[in-house]
Amino acid sequence: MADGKAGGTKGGQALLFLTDEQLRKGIEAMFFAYRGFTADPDRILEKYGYGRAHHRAIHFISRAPGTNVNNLLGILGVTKQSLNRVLRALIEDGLVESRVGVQDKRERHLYLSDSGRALEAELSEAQRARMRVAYREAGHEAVAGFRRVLEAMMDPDQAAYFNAMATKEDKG
Amino acid sequence: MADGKAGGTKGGQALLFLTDEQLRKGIEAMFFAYRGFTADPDRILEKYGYGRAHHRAIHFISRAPGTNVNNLLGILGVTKQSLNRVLRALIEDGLVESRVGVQDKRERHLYLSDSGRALEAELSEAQRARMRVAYREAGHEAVAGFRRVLEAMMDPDQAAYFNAMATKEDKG
DNA sequence: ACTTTAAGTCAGTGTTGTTGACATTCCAAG
DNA sequence: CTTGGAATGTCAACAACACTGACTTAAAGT
Repeated sequence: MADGKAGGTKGGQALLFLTDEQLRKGIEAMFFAYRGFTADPDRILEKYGYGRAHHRAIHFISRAPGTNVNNLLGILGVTKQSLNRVLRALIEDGLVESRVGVQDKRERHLYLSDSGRALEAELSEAQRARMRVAYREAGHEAVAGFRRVLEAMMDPDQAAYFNAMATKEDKG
Repeated sequence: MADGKAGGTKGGQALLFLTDEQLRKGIEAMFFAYRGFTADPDRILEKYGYGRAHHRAIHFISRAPGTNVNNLLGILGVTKQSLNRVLRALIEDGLVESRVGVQDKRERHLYLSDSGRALEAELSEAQRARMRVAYREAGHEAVAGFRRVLEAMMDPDQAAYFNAMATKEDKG
């Protein structure tokens, strides 16, 4: 029956009876929530003629300034050619700076310019606002559970990236 | 400061201090988790030459057999032209049946065929399997919190759809 | 009869992903 | 030092899928 041991009895969960209906409900919740999650940034990006791909690039460059293209490829999980188109647009528009590496001149290190930081702030604030409201509505314990389930849903290597970026102040 | 009143003290949450870093972490968790969430179905769909759009159509037709096109448009949030392309392929391949309405002959009611149900089962089981593992790892209370945050993150009309479809056995 | 609604179609466009070919740089073996 | 392979990034062409806009067909509703 594959449910012999329902986890290590970590929290207070006894068995966890999960009907297909409950699981399906979780699947649909992810679908609808993700749409809400991207709705606000999408509206902002449209004003500037950008798409979600640009947002992702901006987000992770902001998160790890000076990162190189290869690194970003690993995080974003797209092909280098696909990322390049996005990056080229952002560089041409002056939102991102690409500096040739000092030690290894093959590498390009990526930074946000002032205007890049401005857009990042606008996007980020919209998304954080929604997240903040959702967190407040759901409550403190719900937030912890939310994070725990999401992390368990990631592929292992994605989870590794996720946790690698945690080592700042979060960590708890 | 905008944080004067931290919600209506609904559950047991006292204040909820949310740093930007914590919110950002939640944003990234959504990003990585959603990728994991879609990874398994994507692999299956590729075998049949379908994409995520086909999956979504199949899912909601399975969920509400006999639904009409307009209804599906509302749920999926895409244009009629976009859905039509997908639907046409599924009908031609014999996965979906389109029956003219009895009361209103303008409407087309959509049903999965046997082979449609088979693919739905394959996709659904892959996704449920991941969800099941994540739920087990995270624990019972985490699941409740997960669901609560996701629901609070939806746009109101999306949440309405979501809850309208809940009225079967879930409801708790 | 006239208007509205449901569904489907045709044409054009844009974003985002893909593969393939290519340039540059580094590094290590000869 | 030179040469060849590996790594990094760029350019070009193509496919999938979403969007807008204009239109057709059929069936209701008034």
